Amino acid sequence: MDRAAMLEAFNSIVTVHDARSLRESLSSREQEQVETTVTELFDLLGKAHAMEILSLFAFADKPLRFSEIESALEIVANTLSVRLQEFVAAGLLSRTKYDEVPPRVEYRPTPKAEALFPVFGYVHIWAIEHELDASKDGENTH
Amino acid sequence: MDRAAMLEAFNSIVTVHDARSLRESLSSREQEQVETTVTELFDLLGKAHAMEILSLFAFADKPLRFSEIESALEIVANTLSVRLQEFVAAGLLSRTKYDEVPPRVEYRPTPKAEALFPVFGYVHIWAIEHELDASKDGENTH
DNA sequence: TCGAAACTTCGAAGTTGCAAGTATAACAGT
DNA sequence: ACTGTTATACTTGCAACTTCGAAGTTTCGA
Repeated sequence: MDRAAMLEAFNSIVTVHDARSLRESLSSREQEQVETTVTELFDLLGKAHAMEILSLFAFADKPLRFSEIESALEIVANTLSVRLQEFVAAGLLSRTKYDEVPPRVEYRPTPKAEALFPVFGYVHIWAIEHELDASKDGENTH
Repeated sequence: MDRAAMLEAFNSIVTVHDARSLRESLSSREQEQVETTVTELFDLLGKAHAMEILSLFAFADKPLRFSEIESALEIVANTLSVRLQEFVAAGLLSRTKYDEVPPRVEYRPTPKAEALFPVFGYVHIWAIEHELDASKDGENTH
């Protein structure tokens, strides 16, 4: 499957329209819950480096240590520390501490986080076809 | 197609593995470009309310005005103003100003932004199956 | 003069970055 | 035996940047 086929498949299967009609089939109580969850997720992912971190896990296929993440991405320790705590609190990462010297701590994505990974795969594929720039067609006046 | 089938289809078609092998088929120059674009996108989407705004466009299916976005989401005017300018500069939204009284400005997603919309659809579907909370299985020690 | 829309502007509050420090225990040198 | 170094996974303190909240600006027709 080449990239065009992949984008096409992705697009045809999970359109916003599908998502909307699926959401509308829920009770209003469930709809509220979904809205809340989406908002919370966006709040979490909307913080500095949050998506870079999850994306790293998505492509890593193995548990990662604090120092591995720190050196793979350009994040200072305090921010990384806070982000990891938030992910653990949200149930997206699990933290395992090994009582060795020097200490070793491993973070690994939970199934809940893994269910989000296709998003990161898709974003990479999107980036093969697109760029972000101060480009054409920005402003019009009528 | 029900929600389980949709999640399954999405997962099987755009796995991180697919994305990685596709990326590895590129020249190193192209790979760098992809990395840069992904980083820029994450920087953009990682700012306050950025994903809420794009998600609103994804589900709206029509151009949106400044005041519509402002009242649909809890964003103060100055932040919204900056976010919209950034999206226009990035080529994700186009801005059309109608010289009427009172003035009217419409923002509409470009094809480049529309190509990202499946992500927002998927996130909503994910949110039907998952919640974010201070839950179980956070911390272990060995 | 008022109203409506799409913004700015300003100062306070919150978040992130940068640099340095902490705890632990093994290990190397003198 | 004692001192100093190394390594990891963090904290801490402060400066710089971002976002919020509220108020102000512009335009022009009613």
